[in-house]
Amino acid sequence: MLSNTEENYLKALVHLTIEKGLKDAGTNELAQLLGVKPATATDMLKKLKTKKLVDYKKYGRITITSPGRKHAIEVIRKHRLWETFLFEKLHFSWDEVHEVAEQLEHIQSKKLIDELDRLLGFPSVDPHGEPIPSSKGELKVKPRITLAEAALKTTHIVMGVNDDHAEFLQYVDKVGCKIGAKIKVIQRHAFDDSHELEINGKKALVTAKFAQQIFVA
Amino acid sequence: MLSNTEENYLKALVHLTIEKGLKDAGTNELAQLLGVKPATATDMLKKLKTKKLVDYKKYGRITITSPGRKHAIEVIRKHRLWETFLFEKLHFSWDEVHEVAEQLEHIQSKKLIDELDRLLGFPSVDPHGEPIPSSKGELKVKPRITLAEAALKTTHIVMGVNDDHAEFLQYVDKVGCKIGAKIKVIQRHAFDDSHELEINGKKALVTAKFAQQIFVA
DNA sequence: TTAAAAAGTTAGGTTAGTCTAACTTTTATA
DNA sequence: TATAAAAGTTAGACTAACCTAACTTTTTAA
Ligand SMILES: [Mn+2]
Ligand SMILES: [Mn+2]
Ligand SMILES: [Mn+2]
Ligand SMILES: [Mn+2]
Repeated sequence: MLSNTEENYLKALVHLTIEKGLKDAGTNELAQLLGVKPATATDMLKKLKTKKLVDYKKYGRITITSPGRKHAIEVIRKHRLWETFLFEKLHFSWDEVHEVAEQLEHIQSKKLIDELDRLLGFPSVDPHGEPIPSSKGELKVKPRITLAEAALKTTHIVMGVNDDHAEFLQYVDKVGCKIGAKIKVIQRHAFDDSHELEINGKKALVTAKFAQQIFVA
Repeated sequence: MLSNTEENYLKALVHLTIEKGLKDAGTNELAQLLGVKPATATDMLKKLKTKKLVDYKKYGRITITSPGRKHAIEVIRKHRLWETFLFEKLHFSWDEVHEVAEQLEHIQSKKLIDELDRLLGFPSVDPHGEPIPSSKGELKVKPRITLAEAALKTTHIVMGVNDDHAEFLQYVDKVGCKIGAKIKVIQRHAFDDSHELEINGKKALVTAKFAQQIFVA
């Protein structure tokens, strides 16, 4: 049985590697994502190594092992199913679900998760458009196009976002950039990398940083 | 913000006092209910005292303060709402709900609990017949008659049980003593205090220890 | 090709929650 | 009412997860 903390480290490693198409991660970026100091991450990495959940050597890069990945994906599955439950059944908005799901993802009960999946009708994506791993532990990682790299003057559909923070999501709402919205990049300004958009017919101007967090198809 | 452990101590104190109609509790019984050693409970009691959640002096009896009671009742409310959710919406049996609710009761989100209450139709009792505290923090403690003290040869209705453990509940199921069942004590044997019962027309023999855990009306 | 910057580790310390073993206080009972 | 039993506390130790400060290794780039 892994502690909540150990689960959070494994989950962060999957976010930093598999979900980005990369094969390894560094101590500092891991620590930053978890909101701890690098020294703390080093300690935990030693522990996860003795448990054979990561591959790692001193001053080297971190890779997750197959058992480590399996466990992390189960936690991600729980997180995204809970987010979907909160959104679909309990009237939560998409910017409220993440914080509570961070707690719920650590509840230990196979039956609970299987039944939740059934209650929700076996959903494939969460309220942010992120794929929900299957009960067999399969996580789809389709290469995704962000608004920052989308072709100009072509209509795209908003498929998801790459940031779970409430503040960001509220801003996305305000811009009108909901999942399913029709979106077109009218122009990119070389001067400051800002993007002129048309969303469901309305004009909007956003930064490159914003555009990089929106997935489209 | 209280830790899960602190919440568990406060909840245990309410179970040992208010729910039994008693005004104070002892260190040893508290420790036993929580599955820790008395020395551990002493340490925690000192901490809860500095936080003004219990009243307590060395070698004396423990009482819970008003803020302590309020917090404990919120946790009990969450526990019983989650048990009801698992039972009503997720196909859990009454002997499976407690273990998972022990984890879920510590999730911090007012909205989550209010919405869960609504989803369930504002239930007043959990799957074991225990009262669910109201959102205002009111916990009904109606004096309850156990099967061990019920009048002979009179039909009663099973209202609840006083033990959440799976093993006990499975035994209760086997005896056929579900909530709502019609039950009659045919005879008590002075020799070993065993009880001859008639449950929904069927005969059964149970011990005094068993009879003390069944609430009837 | 070396020095500075970045990345990562170690040593030593803290807090929460637990334990055992030895001790003290209170209560029960002979 | 003295003593034994029960109840409760203290001291010292351990683990998990965190920190800061100082150190080492690796990478970058002048
Ligand atoms: Mn999330
Ligand atoms: Mn999500
Ligand atoms: Mn319970
Ligand atoms: Mn219950």
